[in-house]
Amino acid sequence: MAVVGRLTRAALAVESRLATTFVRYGLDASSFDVLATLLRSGAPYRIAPVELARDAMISTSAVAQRLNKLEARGLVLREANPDDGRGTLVTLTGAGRELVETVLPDHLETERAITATLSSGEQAQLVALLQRISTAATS
Amino acid sequence: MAVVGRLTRAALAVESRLATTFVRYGLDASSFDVLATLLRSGAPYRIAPVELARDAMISTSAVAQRLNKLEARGLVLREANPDDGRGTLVTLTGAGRELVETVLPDHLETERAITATLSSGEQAQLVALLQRISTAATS
DNA sequence: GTAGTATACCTAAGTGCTTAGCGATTGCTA
DNA sequence: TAGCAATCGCTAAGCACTTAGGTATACTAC
Repeated sequence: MAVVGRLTRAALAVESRLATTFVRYGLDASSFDVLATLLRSGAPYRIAPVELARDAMISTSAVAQRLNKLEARGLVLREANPDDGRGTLVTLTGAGRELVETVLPDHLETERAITATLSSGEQAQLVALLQRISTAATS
Repeated sequence: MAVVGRLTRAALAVESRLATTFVRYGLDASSFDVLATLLRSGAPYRIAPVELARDAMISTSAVAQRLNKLEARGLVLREANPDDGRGTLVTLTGAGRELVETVLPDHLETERAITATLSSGEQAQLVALLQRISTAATS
């Protein structure tokens, strides 16, 4: 029965560690998440807010608030969606792209440092076990 | 590199599932955590707030706010600590004990249902892997 | 004993999420 | 094509945490 406790503790420890990288660049995990999602989408680095919400598994309202801050800092840009009058498109600005491209390698290295404790076989095993736990919890 | 993502997803899924039990009894995970900690401490079900904070890995300020709500509902009681003029002792009331003893079996059954997806060997394996990840993230 | 530091508990203010609900546009359907 | 439901994005309000800081008591060093 220690499984659930261990799981939440581990997730907390990992998130806390990852956060230390973000603060070094004046970011937090939430903001980085948005920027990284835009970067991953490739040129022209432009996504609808509703897509960001789905990707991050948060409400569209939370996305709007994240975007307010990122836009105020000039890291993203909101434009009307020409194909959907209701919609908006969020674009990574040059400054935003530059920032996320600076942070990303550092972030990935931190992830690598954490996961490198396990062999690749153990990592695969862990992922498989977590997947089964997720499924069991969701169903 | 899917390890970190999987980990946070799994933790989120489990927490979300556990929450459904608590809301059925008008509680949330935080409140239940306090009550369960008091119950685990055994008779006379009395703990200092600072101990609750350590146990839950949150600030003493968060504990104070949790206690405000629980005390208002008559589930716990705050008394001065006779052995330490600075301190307070939190006691589970009869109503609080009754509630947590009602919720607990349901909660444990939910945990069992989730973890039963894995054999006991797999559970041990998962716990060991999570422990190593935690250590790697913390160090 | 007294001064200075550490500890316990609290409130206040700030943060980022949630749900509720609004205005606007789109898309389905009769 | 007119009407209605669904969707998109936002603000407002509520919630639980955080940090900052205040008050009171305990401990430690001299």
